[in-house]
Amino acid sequence: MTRKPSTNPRKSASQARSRQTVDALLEATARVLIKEGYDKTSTNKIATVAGVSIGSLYQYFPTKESLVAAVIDLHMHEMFRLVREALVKVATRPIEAAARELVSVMIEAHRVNPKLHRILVEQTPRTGKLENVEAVEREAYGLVRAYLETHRDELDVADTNLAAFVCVTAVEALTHAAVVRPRERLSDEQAARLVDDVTRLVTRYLQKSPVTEAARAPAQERPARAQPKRDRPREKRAPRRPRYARSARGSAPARS
Amino acid sequence: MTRKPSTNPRKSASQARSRQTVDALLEATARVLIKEGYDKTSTNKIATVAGVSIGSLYQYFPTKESLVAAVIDLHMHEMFRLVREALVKVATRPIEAAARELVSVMIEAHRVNPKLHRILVEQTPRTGKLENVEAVEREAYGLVRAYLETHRDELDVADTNLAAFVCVTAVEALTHAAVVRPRERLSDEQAARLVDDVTRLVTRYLQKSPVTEAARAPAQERPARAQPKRDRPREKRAPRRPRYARSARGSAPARS
DNA sequence: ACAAAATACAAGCAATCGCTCACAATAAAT
DNA sequence: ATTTATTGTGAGCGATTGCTTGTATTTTGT
Repeated sequence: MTRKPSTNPRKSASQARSRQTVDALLEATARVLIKEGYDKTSTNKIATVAGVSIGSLYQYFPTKESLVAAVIDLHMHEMFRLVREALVKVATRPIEAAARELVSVMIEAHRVNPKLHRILVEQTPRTGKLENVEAVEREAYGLVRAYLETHRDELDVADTNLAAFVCVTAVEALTHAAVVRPRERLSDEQAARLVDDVTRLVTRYLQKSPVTEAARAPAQERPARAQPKRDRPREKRAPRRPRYARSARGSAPARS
Repeated sequence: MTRKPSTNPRKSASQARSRQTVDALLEATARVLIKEGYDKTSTNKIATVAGVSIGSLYQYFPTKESLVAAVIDLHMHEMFRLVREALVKVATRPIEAAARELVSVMIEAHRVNPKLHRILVEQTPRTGKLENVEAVEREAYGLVRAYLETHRDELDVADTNLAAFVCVTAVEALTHAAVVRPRERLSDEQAARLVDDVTRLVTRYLQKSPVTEAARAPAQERPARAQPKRDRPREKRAPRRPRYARSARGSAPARS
């Protein structure tokens, strides 16, 4: 109501055709990002590709970053929808089946516009406002944690937080690397083998294993988790040298 | 000898003091990158921080990218040195011990200038010339694969390539996430628990396990791996919609 | 039909960027 | 001491960037 002097989403906008403009801008942003990369993506270029004038662009998006942020938001939600649905679906299934299904879905989710996903993920940090992304991540963690806690009897997890972190991070990294980064596009056969192995990875990690069982906590088995603080352990690892190293050779080969 | 009319790294340089200049430039580049992020890092700023004139900068580094590439090179080699040494050291040890040691070393390696590491990793792709990084990665893969093949009798890996991929990717992602990304700096206690769990993750993934053993390949057990092609499986997953989605709400919240 | 509000347009500004070039200062060679 | 590489300097060019502003066009309300 009161004036927002300059920046900010100029108008929340959307009366009739303005929606089309906004859509065109988002579409164009995604396309330019894919084609040019983040650096070379300029607001002018986006406006041109969208078939919209610069002025219109700034009517709805106060900054270039806000434009990218909106695309990230859209894309992440689209991906996460698949994952959430899958998570709900497998909530009552045993680990092996659940893991397999989730890994498959993760791959599928990464296959929705992999190029865009790559650029967004690799350049997300500078957009600052990755709050939305973090919120999505948090929700994912929550769901996985919930699953782990529900299935505690068939699992062997001391700390569901840590376990969720390990599982989510590992699966995300593996599917991302396999789908987005690969030298050649991965075939269906490769995908199948990947699903097998990642499933095995998380399943074995979580499952009770009579073999390794005893080797973990030497003398206690109460499920009580300790308070976060209390009892900071003894040794310091290394003196840590956070500074940058000296030593340096001459210049480097130029770009193409 | 003959004149280089204009651009290009003027000379590979290094007669006496020029080395100092180059070092100062690399140091400054790292510092500015950390402080400002890639985008806001300009050659002018680097030169100023290095206490060197712009002209001198361009005498040794033909482009901004070449400067960043050199820093990446340095940093990656520094990190990878630790990992390679560890890999050699544990070459003959059994998986559990080897895995534990390697995970610890990975964490330590990530603790060398985490901020720089984060920025470099997250912005590596645009620098184009990540050939060196890829070479380093390849060497890491090779060493891990070699380990897996040496220890095949105590392991259960059908495809050492895939197994190496899974292990390297998972461990890298987990240590990276834990060291570089965490909300709060991770305590020594947390680090210890992380080492435990990541060790468990890869160990169980690789080990023979009487429990799960039969559940994998239904009716065959020859270690023969199939030819890459041949026998593309039956079903297609989804029609795939690689394009960007329509649907879009209005604008997004601005930055702070 | 007409005024007001919403939406679209594009010329162009101020700032910044990567980078060049003509030259000065230093070190090595003679 | 004089020549000759090598190394260091910084004003400033040309291009581009994100963004503003003033105006034109369309839609809506009456």
